[in-house]
Amino acid sequence: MECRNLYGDLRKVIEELVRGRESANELKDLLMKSSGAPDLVLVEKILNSFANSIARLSSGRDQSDEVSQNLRIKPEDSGDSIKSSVKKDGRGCYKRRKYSESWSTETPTLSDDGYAWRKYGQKDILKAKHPRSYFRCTHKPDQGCQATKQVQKIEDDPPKYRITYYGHHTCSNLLKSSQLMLDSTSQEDSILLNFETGASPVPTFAATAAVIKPESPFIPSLSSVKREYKDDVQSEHTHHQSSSTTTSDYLVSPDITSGGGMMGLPDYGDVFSGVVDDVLHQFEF
DNA sequence: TTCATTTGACCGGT
DNA sequence: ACCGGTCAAATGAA
Repeated sequence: MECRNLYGDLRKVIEELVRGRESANELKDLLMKSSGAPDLVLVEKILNSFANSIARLSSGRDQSDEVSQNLRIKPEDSGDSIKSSVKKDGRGCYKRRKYSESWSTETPTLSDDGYAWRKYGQKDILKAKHPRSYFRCTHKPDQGCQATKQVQKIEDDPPKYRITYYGHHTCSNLLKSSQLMLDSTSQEDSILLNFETGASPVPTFAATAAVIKPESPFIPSLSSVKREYKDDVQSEHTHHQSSSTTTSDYLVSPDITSGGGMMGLPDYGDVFSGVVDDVLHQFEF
């Protein structure tokens, strides 16, 4: 079907965005090294845009994939029943989840994808130099969000991480419903909201970003920013945690009532809007 | 005290 | 039996 072609196109777009993000990260590193770096904020904006776009597209793709594959996905299998067989006093009695939907990316840094994750495991993988870390959505307990992801360092010297996402987010990230300042049916869905964290505490810290999801749009703010990664997530586990430095992933909790004064990025939205518009037009989100 | 991470154990799929 | 994914007690941080 032609949907297949669309998914293939979307994958390519996402891959291109990932490459763009990597390039932006490299540029950022260069700027950091060259003392002055007055344009770092701009780079952060670019990184934001990539993060937003990737998260946005991958989210849409997951949904599309689910739609196309839901005949193979038994909702009761991918849902809370994962624990249905757990013994109250035992451990490890569970049903292994079977995702037919997944998507992975490789990146030199672990930048924000717009979602909050909680680590629930780490494993040494055969023939892999670095352990693989397992994350699930922070909102699984309260909202039953089944999204998970795996992060594994696959290269050392130019560090490279493979991030694999499974499932899609059903959480609304603490959305307070009330004021949806954006109409997902208008102005296409390519609107990406970006805001700055102010001074990022660490060089590789990508500024906060959020994604307007078509099924549950929201306006995020920085009322709460939470760090999820420690630097031993992707390196060996002998590190102390005192100043998590290399990576971050954090929660953006929406606080719509604050009025949106932080959205002072007038021309930023235009940076990639043309490209994203093209993609979104194809998908008619 | 609460919440997140670490880490060894356990289980399912192959 | 092995390997990878998940659980949950222990531990650490705020």
